[in-house]
Amino acid sequence: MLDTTFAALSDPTRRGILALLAEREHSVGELVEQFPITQSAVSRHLNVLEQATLIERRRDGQRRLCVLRSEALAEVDLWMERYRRMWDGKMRRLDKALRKGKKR
Amino acid sequence: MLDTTFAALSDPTRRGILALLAEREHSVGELVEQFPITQSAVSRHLNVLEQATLIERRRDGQRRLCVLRSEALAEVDLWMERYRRMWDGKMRRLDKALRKGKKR
DNA sequence: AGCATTTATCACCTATTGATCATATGTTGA
DNA sequence: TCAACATATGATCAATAGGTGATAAATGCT
Repeated sequence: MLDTTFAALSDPTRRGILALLAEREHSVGELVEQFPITQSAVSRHLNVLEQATLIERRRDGQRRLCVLRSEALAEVDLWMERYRRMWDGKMRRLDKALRKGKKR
Repeated sequence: MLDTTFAALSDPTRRGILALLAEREHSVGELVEQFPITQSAVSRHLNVLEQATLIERRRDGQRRLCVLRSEALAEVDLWMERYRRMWDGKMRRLDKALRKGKKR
């Protein structure tokens, strides 16, 4: 699953789509307007994102609305856990804070 | 840069290499032993990882040692920030803890 | 100097990706 | 039912990815 997720995230257009969907849901047409590629290409990108369970599409009349899903991103976050100790700062302090919080 | 990073992370062999390097540095030969592909293929994977600044290689006699670098992963972590609020629990509590900590 | 060891690179092959244009499918509303 | 709109899909293409075996290049050892 991480394979598909990372592959989906490796394209800047797809990350752009996710960024837009992070604000609010968009129809396919609205997304097409934001990128200098054809509707066809956008549709394929949406297929990739859906396949990676990074988005969901649902009908809304003749349009289809795209919504961000966070599970796959949460999985990436989990994968990164193992590496987090390698960069200092915020995360270290955060983890410390959490552990302290749990103890109480 | 994120393009390259995510693309590098999308391959399971490369993630496997990173996992090994997270424990300790390895020579190329040691890495080759761990995967069912040729030395040639591993060498290419290492090129990809190095290109993505996910690893560094340095000479050690006739061998070359591979070391994990965390900057690119930290960049991914930063990119994920925008999406973290979407899955509840740990992160939310952590952020709260941090904000409280800063206030004092 | 010459051979063994370790790693990188070359030439090659096949599969996948991201784009295009043209067309099909699904939905609304007159 | 039919025209218009919104989206998906098929055919095609060039570029890239990931694998292979053979060979080159760098270092160590005697």
